[in-house]
Amino acid sequence: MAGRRSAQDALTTRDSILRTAADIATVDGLEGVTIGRLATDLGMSKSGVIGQFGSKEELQLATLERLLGTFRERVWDPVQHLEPGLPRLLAICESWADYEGHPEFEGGCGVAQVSFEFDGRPGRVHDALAAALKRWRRTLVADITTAVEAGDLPADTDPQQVAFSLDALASGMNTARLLHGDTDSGSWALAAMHAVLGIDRAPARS
Amino acid sequence: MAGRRSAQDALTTRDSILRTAADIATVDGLEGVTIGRLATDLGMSKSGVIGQFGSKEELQLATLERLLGTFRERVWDPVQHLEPGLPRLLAICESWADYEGHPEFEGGCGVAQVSFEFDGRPGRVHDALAAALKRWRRTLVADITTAVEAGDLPADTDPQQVAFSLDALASGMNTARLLHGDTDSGSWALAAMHAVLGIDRAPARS
DNA sequence: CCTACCGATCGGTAGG
DNA sequence: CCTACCGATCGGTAGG
Repeated sequence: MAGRRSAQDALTTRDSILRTAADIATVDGLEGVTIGRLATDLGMSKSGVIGQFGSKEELQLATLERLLGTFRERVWDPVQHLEPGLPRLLAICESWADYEGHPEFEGGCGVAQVSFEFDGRPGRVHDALAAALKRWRRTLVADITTAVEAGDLPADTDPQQVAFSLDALASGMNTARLLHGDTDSGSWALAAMHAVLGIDRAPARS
Repeated sequence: MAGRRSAQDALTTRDSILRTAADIATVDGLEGVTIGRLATDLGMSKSGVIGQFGSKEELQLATLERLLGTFRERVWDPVQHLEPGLPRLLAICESWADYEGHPEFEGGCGVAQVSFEFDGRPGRVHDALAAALKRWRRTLVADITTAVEAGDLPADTDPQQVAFSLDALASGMNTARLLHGDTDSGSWALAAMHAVLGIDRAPARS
């Protein structure tokens, strides 16, 4: 059983490492993902863990990719096919709020977690994160702009300002849930998103 | 010069340690505040650093108190005397946005940073943080409720929802500035705060 | 507040 | 992917 494994096995190993790493990162951050801890949790040797990636930084980058992939699967993929503009934008808000409210990982959305961890640090993790978030913001700005042009949002809407606000409100759900125990943060964030979009609240269902 | 110092000197030393610790924490988090790093930065011995606090956890708690104190000085103290309700609430939004836009520390607001770092972890730092943020949220909810009762905010306002939203928008400025290079995040956040309060935007000054 | 030290853990390598 | 290591750093203590 010992010794080198096939490329297929290596892929499975890599995947299980990254799944564990992602889980750890959402609670303790990407710096909390230590090689020794992964080895212990997975019943592997340290060299077996790091050998898959080469260095801690590569491991962090791969873990970040994993977190970004999960975000995309849960928030973007389900609504991507919808009509650009307000329809898709509203669907994004819903899937986003739903994701943060029912997170895949223990510590919530890893992207929000890592954003705060690496926003002020130099290095490749920071750069990869910034690039991914810039792409996401461009996506938001595009749909907001389309919605304004279609007359579905107020003409004086500032797309950058709205995109920033949606992002901030989504990120805040993490902390609200874990620090205040707020179970309603999903609907709170969604309501606030509608407010910054300049859309009337849905009628009360009581 | 060597040997024990007076109680006064010890206070000065403690203060300089905490100032450096607070600066580090806003960039690298409270876990990045290591005893060895503080000793090097301050030209002290490790035992000289930790001797002031007893343990890393006490050092983290003291650093958190420092960050909370700065937040209070910059956001709450300048507006505390104002009339409770909408007047003070709007002033809070402005000092809050101004603080996050012109932060005292390199990495921005330490409270937001530590919130994300410790929201999912157990321990005394988490508990102290949660207690302080709950107090802050109660302050916000009180002024929101007063404003609603005075008829200055819509009658169907949900104070908890609005308090959550203000918090999220303020926290988001950190990441926007450091990750996207947004220099307008202060005015963006303020505009979004007004939106979630259900207040019309100020007329454009162009 | 210093020197000198402790065991534990960090990221990482050699060699198989 | 393992064993066996490496130097560096971690939090912390003894003793002055």
